[in-house]
Amino acid sequence: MDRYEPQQIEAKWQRVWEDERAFYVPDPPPGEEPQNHWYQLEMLPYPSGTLHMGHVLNYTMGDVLTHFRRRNGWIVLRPMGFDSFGLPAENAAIREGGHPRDIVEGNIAEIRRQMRRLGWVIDWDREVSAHEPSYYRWTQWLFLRFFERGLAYRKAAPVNWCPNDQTVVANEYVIDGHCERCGAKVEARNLEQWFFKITAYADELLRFDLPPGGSWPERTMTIQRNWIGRSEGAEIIFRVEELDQDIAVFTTRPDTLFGATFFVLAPEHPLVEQIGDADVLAYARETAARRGEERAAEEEKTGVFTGHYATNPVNGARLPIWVADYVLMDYGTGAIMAVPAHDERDREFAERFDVPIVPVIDDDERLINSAQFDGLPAEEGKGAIVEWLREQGKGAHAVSYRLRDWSMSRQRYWGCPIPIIHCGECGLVPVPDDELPVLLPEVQDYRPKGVPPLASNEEWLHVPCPKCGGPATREADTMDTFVDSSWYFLRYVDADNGEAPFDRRLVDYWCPISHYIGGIDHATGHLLYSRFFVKVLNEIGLLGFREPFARLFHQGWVQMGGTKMSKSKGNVAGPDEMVDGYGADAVRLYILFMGPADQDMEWNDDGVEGIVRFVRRLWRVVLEAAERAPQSDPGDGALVRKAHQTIVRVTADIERRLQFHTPISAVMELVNELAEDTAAEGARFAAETAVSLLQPWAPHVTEELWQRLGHERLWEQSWPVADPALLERATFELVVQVNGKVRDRMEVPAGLAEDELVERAKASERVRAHVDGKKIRQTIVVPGKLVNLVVG
RNA sequence: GCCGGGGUGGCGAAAUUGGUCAUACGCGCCUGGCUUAAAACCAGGUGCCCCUUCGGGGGCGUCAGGGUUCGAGUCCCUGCCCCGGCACCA
Repeated sequence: MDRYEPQQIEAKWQRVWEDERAFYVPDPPPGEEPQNHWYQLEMLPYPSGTLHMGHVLNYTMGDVLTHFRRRNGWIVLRPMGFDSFGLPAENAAIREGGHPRDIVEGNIAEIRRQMRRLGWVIDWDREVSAHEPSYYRWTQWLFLRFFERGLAYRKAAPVNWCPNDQTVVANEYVIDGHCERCGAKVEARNLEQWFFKITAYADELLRFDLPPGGSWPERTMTIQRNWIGRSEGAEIIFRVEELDQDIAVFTTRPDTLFGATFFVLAPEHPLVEQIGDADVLAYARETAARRGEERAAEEEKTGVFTGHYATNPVNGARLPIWVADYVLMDYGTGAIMAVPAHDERDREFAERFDVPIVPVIDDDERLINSAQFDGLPAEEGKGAIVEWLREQGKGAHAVSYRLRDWSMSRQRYWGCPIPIIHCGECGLVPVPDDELPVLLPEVQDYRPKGVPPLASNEEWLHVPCPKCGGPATREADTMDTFVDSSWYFLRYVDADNGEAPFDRRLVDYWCPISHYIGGIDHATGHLLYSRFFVKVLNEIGLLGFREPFARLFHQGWVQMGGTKMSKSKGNVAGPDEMVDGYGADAVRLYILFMGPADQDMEWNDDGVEGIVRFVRRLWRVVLEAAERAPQSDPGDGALVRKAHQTIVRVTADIERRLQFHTPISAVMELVNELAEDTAAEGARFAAETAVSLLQPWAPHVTEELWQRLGHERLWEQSWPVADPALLERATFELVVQVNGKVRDRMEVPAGLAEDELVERAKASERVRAHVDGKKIRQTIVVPGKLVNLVVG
């Protein structure tokens, strides 16, 4: 018998699949659209390095599901691409020296090789990379559609500045006040930047109108909902008589309006400039500048009185106007009414600065000190006071969100150029569609300097205005790489289209994505941005759905030394040595066998020997059975029944429960049982079943064994189906309990009447030892399982 | 503080609607076989405690403490611990 030689077998079958183009998926011809299609996708890799075991987990899961679906009769699209623009790639290039394009393209070639070596099913005809002009041309084209609708706009606003990466960073990728990419502490800066108006979709993003059959982890929806942070309340107008001005505040507690005893402006509030004296202005400037700094939660609030007063619309009370650091300019209106009796922060401030505190809600949650509203339950009071304000023209019901618009321009080189021209006469002028793409210019020194590197290429920068022909300059910021990844899954469907980003018919056929796998770290970033994009593209008429991802699954982190593997942390284990040593099948099996796929795992290769042993045992036992067991009716012996049970377990675990490790255990059990006697009745059937069931996990060795069992093209065979008749047992093991404790077990025929079961139970000597001399108070019978005698 | 997810052998972990002495499968460990030897491979054993005439018998065990139930890893309550996310958002 041959030895198991994974390198040889794997190379052989990979060549066959490539030669046959076994996993390339044709698009449906117009008018003929089969129903059972499936779009399997995992988040695309950054080619800032090569693959590590985290990627191996992610893509192997997708691969198992792809094989499983295919063999269940589905047409499965499973493309791949590279998120090759942006900070990760550029920082890698700076680290390693060289041009980002060279680094990225070198890594892409290497990753493709790694992916082929692992035997993953990928339709390479649809590959896209964000940095290729054929792709980013359409990123720019889409940007212009957003711009036309006012959904991409420029404004000065407080933004997060990463001093290390020398660029603005989106809120979504500032973690604990630090840049998600490089870990540096971010600073607050007031800069003019490009934004996408994602806030216009806040309410819809809060709803998850998933396509039929869709499901998202509750956890992820909660994270997005918290991030969007919808608060319901009221906007209330306060009058500043001496300035003849109105200032609006947002509050979620209009019921406490009578308890407002002071009024606070954020340091950045425009009114501060008007009313502040020198001291106030100095305080405001200093505090605004300190914004980005990390502040301990227990740090004391600061503030300064402006000398002016605002009038409470509900009772005419004159409230001193303060400027304080605890009010944020970019939430609500940047001004608050302070109710120290019922707000912890206001109370802390009031106590520190000796401002009066007036309670307006009693222990019974009813309004007090609130004139005509006294006695109302607080909840009713909210509505009543808002209604009164509305009648007086002093306020209205309002909703506020924590979500901010998506800051998407970057002062960096390696990104998609923003197709806009700045003209002194005409303002912001879009580059005409037929002049796209605006190619990323070559620059001498692309490293970040705080000013956009693109601007250093003078020849590129200066262009005539497309509108008036006068002198103008190009926008020199580039796009956040998350713009690229907000629509890549649509481009896969129609990757070569030179006329449009994609064909609507094809996108509507394949999408929404049936099953998306990726890290939960993108819950408030990529996964939110992509939903926003799809909603906008739907409104433009480019596609016919409003949610991109039907089913979502998050794989756990593969960690090393307690932290997530990543190139920048240097704790990376790559698949290459493992594949060299054990073969791709063993690596695939091992990474999935390590534990539940949605749970974090600590990488170690201690247990890989066990998997290798298993694959070798499978090899030996199957070949033995192929030799010894006759090709005949498998019969209905124990081994055949075990095989049918295994079909049920593997199928249910992978299909319904998305468990990748327990099916491996199930097949191990079957192989162990087969190993006991490879000439037993049904041994050949058991061997074939084990090989067939394991194919999605270990496609090479199973294909080879399938061939040696005298068959062909396992990857195209339909998935095994269990015979219900062979799952039913003629007899079963009856468990007999006395007072809930198991006292005996006996093999009895299936289908006995309940009283017959009880009779047999009582006849047992071991049971009688615990029952005799006592009264049986109750008898519980679970048909097909057990009898429980309750004695007292 | 708020929200979410968890605590099962030495380790990774199983246990389809509460029902087969909980711990499948694998790792590790122990014993034996093969071998000059080692590795590899193969066979057997492996929760804790007590009793045993060596056939086996009994008790306790899923973070802790209560509860529901004939029966709880699974359901309910209280507490402890761990992991992740958010956090001056009015």
